[in-house]
Amino acid sequence: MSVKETQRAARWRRRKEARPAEIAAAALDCFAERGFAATRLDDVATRAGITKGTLYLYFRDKEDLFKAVVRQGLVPGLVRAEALLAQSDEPCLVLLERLLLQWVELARTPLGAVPKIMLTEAGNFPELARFYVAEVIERGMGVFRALLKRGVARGEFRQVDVETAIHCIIAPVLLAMLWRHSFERHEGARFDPVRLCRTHVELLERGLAKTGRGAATPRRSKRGAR
Amino acid sequence: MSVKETQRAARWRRRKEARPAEIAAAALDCFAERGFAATRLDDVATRAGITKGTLYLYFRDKEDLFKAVVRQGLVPGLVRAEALLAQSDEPCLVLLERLLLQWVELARTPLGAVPKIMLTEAGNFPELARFYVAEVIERGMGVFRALLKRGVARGEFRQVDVETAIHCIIAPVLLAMLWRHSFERHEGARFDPVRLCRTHVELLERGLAKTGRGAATPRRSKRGAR
Amino acid sequence: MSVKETQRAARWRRRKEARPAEIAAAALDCFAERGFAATRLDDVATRAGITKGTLYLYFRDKEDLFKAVVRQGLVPGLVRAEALLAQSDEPCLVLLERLLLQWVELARTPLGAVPKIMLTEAGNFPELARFYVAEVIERGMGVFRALLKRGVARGEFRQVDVETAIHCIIAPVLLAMLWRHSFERHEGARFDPVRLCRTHVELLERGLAKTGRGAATPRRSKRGAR
Amino acid sequence: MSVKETQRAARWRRRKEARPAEIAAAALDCFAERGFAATRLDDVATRAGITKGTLYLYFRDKEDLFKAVVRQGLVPGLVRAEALLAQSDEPCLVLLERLLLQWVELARTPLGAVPKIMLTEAGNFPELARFYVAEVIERGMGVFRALLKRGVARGEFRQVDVETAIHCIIAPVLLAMLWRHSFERHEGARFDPVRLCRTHVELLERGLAKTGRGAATPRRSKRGAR
DNA sequence: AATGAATGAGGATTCATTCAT
DNA sequence: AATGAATGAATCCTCATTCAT
Repeated sequence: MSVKETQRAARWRRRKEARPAEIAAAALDCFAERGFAATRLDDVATRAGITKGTLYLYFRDKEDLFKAVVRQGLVPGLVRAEALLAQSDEPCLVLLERLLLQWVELARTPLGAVPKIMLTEAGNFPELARFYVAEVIERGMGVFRALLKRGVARGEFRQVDVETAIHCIIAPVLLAMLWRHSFERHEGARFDPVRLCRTHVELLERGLAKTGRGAATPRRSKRGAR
Repeated sequence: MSVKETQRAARWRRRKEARPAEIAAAALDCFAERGFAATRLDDVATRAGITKGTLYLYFRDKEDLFKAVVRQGLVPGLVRAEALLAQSDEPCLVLLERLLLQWVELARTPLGAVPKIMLTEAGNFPELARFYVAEVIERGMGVFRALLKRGVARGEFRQVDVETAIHCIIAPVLLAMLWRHSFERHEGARFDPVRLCRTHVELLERGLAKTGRGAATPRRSKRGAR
Repeated sequence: MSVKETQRAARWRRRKEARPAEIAAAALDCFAERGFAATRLDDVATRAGITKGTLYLYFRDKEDLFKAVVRQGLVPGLVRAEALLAQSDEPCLVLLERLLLQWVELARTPLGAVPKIMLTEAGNFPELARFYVAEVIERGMGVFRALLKRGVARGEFRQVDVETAIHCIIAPVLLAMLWRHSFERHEGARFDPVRLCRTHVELLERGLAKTGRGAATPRRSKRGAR
Repeated sequence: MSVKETQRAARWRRRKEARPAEIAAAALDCFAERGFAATRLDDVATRAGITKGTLYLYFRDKEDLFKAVVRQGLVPGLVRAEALLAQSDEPCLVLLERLLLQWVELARTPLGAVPKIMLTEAGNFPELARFYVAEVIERGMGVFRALLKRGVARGEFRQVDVETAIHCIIAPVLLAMLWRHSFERHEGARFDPVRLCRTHVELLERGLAKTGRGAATPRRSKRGAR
C-alpha cells in the first residue's frame, strides 16, 4: 500500500468515524425546526450531504438517530457547569446568575430545542425519557441543588425547601428556551432571555435572601396555621 | 306541534347541542395522550362513540377541533381569573397565590396537556399558534400583567420590570404542567404542584416586596452602574 | 273538509307535483357549474330550498336526478325546431341560419351545459347515453338532415354527403356551447357565439352553394381520380 | 468507473428516464377511460406496473401527471404542425386538409380523449385549464390562424373574419374526437373521421374561395348593410 | 312529506424503510 | 461504503346514501 493510499484510507476512516456526528448535527437542526415526527429523513440526509439510504448505515431507524442527537447534544454543558461549581468560590448568588446566563445562551442555538423535543417525545420513547431524566435533568438539577445547599449552609440564603426551590429557579430559563423554539418563531411576543435572567435573579436575590425583618413577613405570620 | 313532538325535537336538539362538547372532551383525552399531530381522528371518533364522518358535521377539520378543545377547556378559566381580578380587592400577593393555585390545578387534568401540545406543535401549525397566542397566552399574561401593575401602583410591590417579571411568575406553574404531562407519566421524579406553588409564592413574596433595607440590597448596590 | 283545507291540500298537491321540476332545475344549475361528479347533492338540495334527505323522496339516486335534468331540459327546443322546419317555407339557408342562431342561444343558459355533461358522462351512464343519443342527438340531427335534403332537392344546395355534412354544420355551434361552459368561464379567449354563427353560415352559404364555375373547382378538378 | 459499472448505471438511468413516459402512457389510458377526477392513481400505478408511491417520485400530484400526459401526447403534434406550416409552400387549402387529416387521426388513439377530459375538468381544475389553454389551444389555434392569414394574404382565400373562421374550421374535427370518446364507445351512430374531414374541406374550399361571381353572393347582396 | 344526524367507503398524498445495484 | 428507486402502510377528509324521528 503506497503512502498516498494509506493517507487516503486514513482520511476515509476519519470520515467514516465523523459521519455519525455529522449526521446527528444535521438531524438536530431538523428536529429543532420541525420536531421529531415532522422531520423527514430525506431532509436530514440532504442537510448532512448524504442520501437517505446512507442514514441506515449508521442508525437503525429514526428513533435511534434521535437518541444519538440527544445523547450527543446535552452532556458537555452539564460537565462545564459541574466544573464551575466545583472550582469557583464566588458568592452563591453570583454563581447562580452565571449558571443561569450560561444556560440560557442555549436558547439561541439548535440545542435549545432539545428540551422541547424531549417534552414532546418522552411519551413515545420511555427508555429515552429515562435516560434523559437520569443523565440530563437529574444532573442539571443536581448542580442547582448543590448550589442552593451551599448557599444555605454558608448563610448566604435563607432556609428554603430546596427541592422545590430548584424548580422555581430553573423554570424561567426553561420557559425561555421552550418559548424561543415554539411560538417566538411565528409570533411576535418576543422577549429577551438575558433580560429575563437578570430580572429572575433580581427576584431570587430578595426571595432567597436571609431577612429578619423583610416587608414580607407580616402577611405570612398572619396566615398562621395554614 | 304536539307535546310528544316537542319532546322528541328537544331530545334531538339536546343531543345535537351536546355533541360538540362530547367530541371535544374525547379529543382532549386523545390530544393529551399523543399530541396533536399523532392523534388520529378515527380514535377521537371512537372514543366519542361516533364515526369519523360525524366529526366533520361539527368541526371543519382537525385544527378546528383543537381550537374547540382550547376554547372549551381553557377560556372559562381565563374568564374566571379575569373576573376574580376585577372583583376582588384582596392584597395583590394573596390574589397572586390564589390565581397560581387555581391554575396549577389544571396540571392534574388532561387540560394540563394543552400547553405542552401547543409548545410542541406551534412550529408545524402556525395558524393554531396564532390562535393560541391570541386567545390564551396574551390573555393569561394580561391577567398577571394587570395584577403586577396594580401591586406596584398600590405600593404592595416594588418597582419591577413588569413584562419580564410576568414570565418569572408563570414559569414554575407552566413547568409543573409540562412536567406532569411528559416525564412524570413515565418516570418517577414526581413533584407536588401545590407545594411548588407555595414555595414559589414565598419566593415572590420577598422578591416583589418593597424593602428599603432588605439583605439583598448591598450586593446590587455594589454592582453600581450596571 | 273545509274550503280552506281543500285549498291548502290543493296547494300541497301542486307543490308536491312541482317539486321534481324544481329540484331538477336546481340540479341543472349545479351540474352546469361543476359537472356531474363534482356536484354535491347537498348543494343541489340547498339551492332547491330543501334538504338532502328530501331529494331521495323524488329521485332514486344521483344518476336518476341527472336523467331527469336531461329529459326535462332538452326536448322542448327540439320540438320547436321540428315545428319551424315543418311550417316555414323560407329558403333553406335562411332556415339554417335561423335554426343555428336559435340553438346557439342555449350557450348563454345553463342548458347549454348539458351537452358538455353528456359528453363527459356518457361513459359512466351507458343507459343515459342511449337515451340521449336517441332522444336528443338523433332527433336534433334529424332536423338538419331534413333541411339539407330539402335544400338539395330544391336545388338550393349542391349535392353533398348529407350525413357527413350534418356534422360540419352543427360542429361550430356545439363547440360554442362546450367552450362557453368550460374554458371561457375561467380563461380569456372569449368569443361571440352569434358572430360565430354568422361567419359559419357565411362559409356554408358558399360551401353549400351550387356553383358550376366557382373559384374552387380548379383545384378539385386537378386532383382528379381521388 | 469500470465498464461494468457504467453499463449498470446506464441501465439504471435509462430505466429512470423511461419511467415518466411509461407512467404517462398508463395514465393516458386511464384518463381516457374514466376522465380525470374518476381515475384512481392506484389504477394508473397498477397499469404502469409500479405502486402508488412510485408515482410521486416522478410527478408532484395528479394534475402534474395530467400535464405530463398532455405535454407528452399533444405538444409533439403541435410542433410538427408548426414545422409543416413553416416549411411547406403548398397551396393553403392543401395544407389545411393535411393538417386536419393529421389531427383527426388522434381520434382513434387515447390521445383523442384529452380534449374531452379538459372540457370536463376545466371548471374544477382552473390551473389545468390555464395550462391547457396556453399550451395547446392557443398554440393549435395559432397554426390555423397563420394558415388562414397566409391564404388571405396570398389571395388564395377571400377576406374572412379570421378569428371566427378558425373556430368554424376546427370545430368538426374536435367534434369527431369528442364523439369518438363519448357516445361512440357505447352507442352506434358511428361516423368516419376521415370522411368528415374530406367533406369539411370540401365545404371550406368553396366557403373560403375567392369568388367574384359565386352562386352565393346574390342572397348576401340582397340583405345589404348587414 | 320532510328532516338532518349519522355513516363508512373511497382516494390522494406522505414518508420511513428496504434492497438491488 | 453509498446510492436512490421502489414500496406500501398510514391518515385526513369528502360525500352519496340511509334511517330514526
